[in-house]
Amino acid sequence: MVRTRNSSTTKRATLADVAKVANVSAITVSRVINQPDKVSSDLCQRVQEAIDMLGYIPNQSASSLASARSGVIGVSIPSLSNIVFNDVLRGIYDVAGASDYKVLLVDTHYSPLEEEKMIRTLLSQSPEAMIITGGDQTRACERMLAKAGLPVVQIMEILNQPLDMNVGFSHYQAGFDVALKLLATGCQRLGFIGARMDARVQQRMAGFRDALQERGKLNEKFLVTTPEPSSIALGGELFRSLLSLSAGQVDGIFCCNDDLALGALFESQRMNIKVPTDISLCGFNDFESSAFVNPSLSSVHVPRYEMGVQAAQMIVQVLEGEAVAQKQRDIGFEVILRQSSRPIQ
Amino acid sequence: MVRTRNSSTTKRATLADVAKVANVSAITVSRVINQPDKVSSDLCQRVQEAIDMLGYIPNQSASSLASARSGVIGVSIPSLSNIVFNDVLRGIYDVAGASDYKVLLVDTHYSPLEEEKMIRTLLSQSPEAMIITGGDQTRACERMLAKAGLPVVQIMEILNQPLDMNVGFSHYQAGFDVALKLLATGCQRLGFIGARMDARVQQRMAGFRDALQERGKLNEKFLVTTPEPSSIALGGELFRSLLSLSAGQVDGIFCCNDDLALGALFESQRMNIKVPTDISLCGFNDFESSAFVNPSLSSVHVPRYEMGVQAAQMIVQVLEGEAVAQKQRDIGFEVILRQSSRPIQ
DNA sequence: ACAATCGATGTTTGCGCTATCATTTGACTT
DNA sequence: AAGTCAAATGATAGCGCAAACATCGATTGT
Repeated sequence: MVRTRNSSTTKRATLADVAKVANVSAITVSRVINQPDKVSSDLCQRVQEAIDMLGYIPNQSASSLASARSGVIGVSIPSLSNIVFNDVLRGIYDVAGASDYKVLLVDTHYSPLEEEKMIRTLLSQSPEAMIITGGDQTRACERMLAKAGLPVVQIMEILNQPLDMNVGFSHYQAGFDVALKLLATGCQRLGFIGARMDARVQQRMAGFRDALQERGKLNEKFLVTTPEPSSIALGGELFRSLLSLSAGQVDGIFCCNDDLALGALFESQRMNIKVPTDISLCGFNDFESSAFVNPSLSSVHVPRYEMGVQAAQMIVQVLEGEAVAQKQRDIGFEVILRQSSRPIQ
Repeated sequence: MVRTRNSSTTKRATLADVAKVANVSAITVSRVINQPDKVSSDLCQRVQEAIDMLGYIPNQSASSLASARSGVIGVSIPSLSNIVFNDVLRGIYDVAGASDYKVLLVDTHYSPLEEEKMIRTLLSQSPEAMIITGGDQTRACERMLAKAGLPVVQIMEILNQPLDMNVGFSHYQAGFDVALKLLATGCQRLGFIGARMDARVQQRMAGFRDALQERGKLNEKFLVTTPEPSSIALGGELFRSLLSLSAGQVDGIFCCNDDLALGALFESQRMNIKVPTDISLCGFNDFESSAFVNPSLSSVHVPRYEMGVQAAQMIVQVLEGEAVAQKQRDIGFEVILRQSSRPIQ
């Protein structure tokens, strides 16, 4: 049997192999790959041919070890199923990819303890920077990050004491504003349904609650929450719960996200409850479908993609040694009233 | 100023540092981390204390280099925005995480050339296995993968000539079955709207088309496609296009995914077209919302999470040296008829 | 014409870890 | 009691690469 070139049993080619074939030193091959302008064009070409011939692929572990640069940005999000993070990730990947950084992504399942474990894993990969979600890290986790001494961006919410950099918006203010808007449309008995109840959802609820209290419209019974993860199905259930708990008195509901809101809307249709005539609905996150359902769903729009982009840009800037304009950025939100709530009077 | 412990300027602790503190050799520390049962319990404890005291985090690059094991599984998907991949990823992450593998995820933007570049990047991280989407790799990409000689699972579709392992289902058969089912509900003039038109969407269309042709019900004018990415908005547009191109004759539409189908449904509501009385609709992917919209949307259910789980399990099995039962697995699909199509007569 | 300078290339070394092969100790066999 | 073996620990070397420094020839300035 003829020995075929580079079968899978052959060991992966190294810099030295390429160097031998091109008849140059290993460091020259390294330069061709990393700083081609430092090598004369004919040598560059000869080396490139050798690389192609051998199918050489650099060993990033060796490179990281020798240069103390991994080209990795660690990213930690609480959930892969929550599509809210898709847009953020897309922004991060777009910017990171354009600057040749790799992204190592972990999922913490909304648990600070798991987050601590995951961030330890990330740190063992020697990332050059980290993007993490929110501010609920454990003390140990904060210590690890501080000790690692790398740029960190906390995203999704504006924090009082960010570890380093921060891009997000005020969930409290968003909840507050929704309450005011719904009141302005004439709602008198507002309710809230919330699921998962992570820190950000709690802040939305707190803002909503405080606004109602300020206006003397707060009824604690109208706040229905569950630790279960959000889903459309759950939205329908919570909608029914709230209706029965309030004895059908509620005339407007702030749903902690659009999953719940869509579930509530679909359930209202099944129950023959008129939205917004009988009950107004407002969601949060402004999914694409929210603008298209009938009646279209009022929601809070958040520039998620932009948030990912900015977080990654801040990272890249710091890593390239540039100055970062603001270490904390509020990217804002917008309450969008559509057909599921009445017009402001 | 008092010198505080471990400021960010301090270098990261190494095995040797821990060894010195614990008064053992470096290799013992390594063993405590990687094979604790090979070390006596008192030493184990002493070393663990030193690790905690120094906040030692292993350098994975050095470990990979020395052991030729990275613990990384490379995953390549065509799009981060398409939420179809969320469920698959969740399955992969769940299984990989449980076996202490890290996932390195790249996005190819549906481009084989970008895929080639991304897979080169992945390979440079010395992954122990790869999970990639579909079978549209470039020749160069196939060569790289073959040369790397690692376990590869191609997911999302059943391939005629998989590179190695394969988990998916037949998109052709799914399209074919949808056509038969819609015909069985009494539709006479079936149309198709498709976006992005990647390999899998094309297969769905081909199956749909062939089924219609077999039954003598094919009208090429009723197949409307665009290379643009799918969205609910685009679904509405394509719905209108198809209606006008068919002069309103179409009485049933297979939409290449649920985004388009929801867009079509919402648009039909706005146009006062009755679904399913005037037109039947069937989507693909069976999003959660599809079961909840009114009328609920017929769709093709695919066990995506399960697909991710199986792909990762196959990988883990191979890496642990176990035998893999079947290298190719058809996980099937299910056409679910709901209110957006009439009952089968 | 000769030193000074610069660009192009090479040599050496070590990054932090683990594979491999000792070495030591003590328990157990015959 | 000598030999055998296994468990626990250590010493050494090398994984593949790039930083740091060294070398060499060519170009420049005066």
